[in-house]
Amino acid sequence: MGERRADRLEQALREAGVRVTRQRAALLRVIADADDHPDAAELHGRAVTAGAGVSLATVYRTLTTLRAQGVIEKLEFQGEPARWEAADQRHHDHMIDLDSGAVMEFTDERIERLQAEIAAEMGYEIVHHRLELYVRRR
Amino acid sequence: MGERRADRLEQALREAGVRVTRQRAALLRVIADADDHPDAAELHGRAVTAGAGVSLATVYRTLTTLRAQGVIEKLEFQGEPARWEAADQRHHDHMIDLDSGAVMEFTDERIERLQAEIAAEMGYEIVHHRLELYVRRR
DNA sequence: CAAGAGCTGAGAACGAGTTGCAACTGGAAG
DNA sequence: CTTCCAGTTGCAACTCGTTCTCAGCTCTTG
Repeated sequence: MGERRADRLEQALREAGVRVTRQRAALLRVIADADDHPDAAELHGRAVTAGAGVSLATVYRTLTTLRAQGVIEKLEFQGEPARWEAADQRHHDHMIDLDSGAVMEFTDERIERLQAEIAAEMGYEIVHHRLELYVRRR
Repeated sequence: MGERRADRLEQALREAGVRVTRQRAALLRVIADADDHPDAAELHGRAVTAGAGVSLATVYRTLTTLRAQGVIEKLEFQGEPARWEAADQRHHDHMIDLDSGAVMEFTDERIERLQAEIAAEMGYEIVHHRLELYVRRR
């Protein structure tokens, strides 16, 4: 599945001087294969199931490392444990279905533009933002 | 200062069948007086300084109760402990200065409208949303 | 003013995430 | 290929914000 992608990520890490260990490679694979938004425990479970011996502590350490490398992104929704997603995609915001827990992605250029405008008016520039819509089917 | 406001809130609670105890009254006062966004420990500190004997556990319990009554709102910014604000104000979003930690408020009708539009397009209605701009002075 | 539903304080428990430390590797240098 | 060691790992202990347990209060209502 996401082997190509994982290989690419490994390469990027090596070039950044980050050691690609058995555990890190396993996690890269799991993350590249995920099309949802798993939390640390879930990622750990998947890696272990895939036959990789990894401890949860290492999963956390690795996630921190990968984030510092800009390879993955951390999502912190209200109350729940943090979730993660590969970062090599277009920017997008999230919509959370309160009933099913499903997380959907969306973007809207107009909103992006308005945000920048508002910040600029107050003398700031946006470093990063977070927009989450908690919704219910109708 | 915020005595009028606190009295109004007390009244609302009583009417909702919630007992207004010494501790709760003290917290209502502290919250009505706050013009910033304090976390539980900070609120506890202020209440104690104001001469009220309150335990931290009760602060948490009371915050939960007040929130259920719609009297206050919980803000969960990235990583930090939750912060609280009185809810009897117009809706607004937040802008966080990454350098000073200052939290500013803003609203933009256009953004609100776009959000509703986007949700509607996907067959959802917004129950609640969260928009935070993490910014830096320029 | 008796009674019990509702509150409270103190501390133990919890859950996600982090850290200290001794035992291990990647992978660069020889 | 080996050697070597800074970078990693596993485990257990720890942190920190928050919640829970439970015995003892305290409001209200009858």
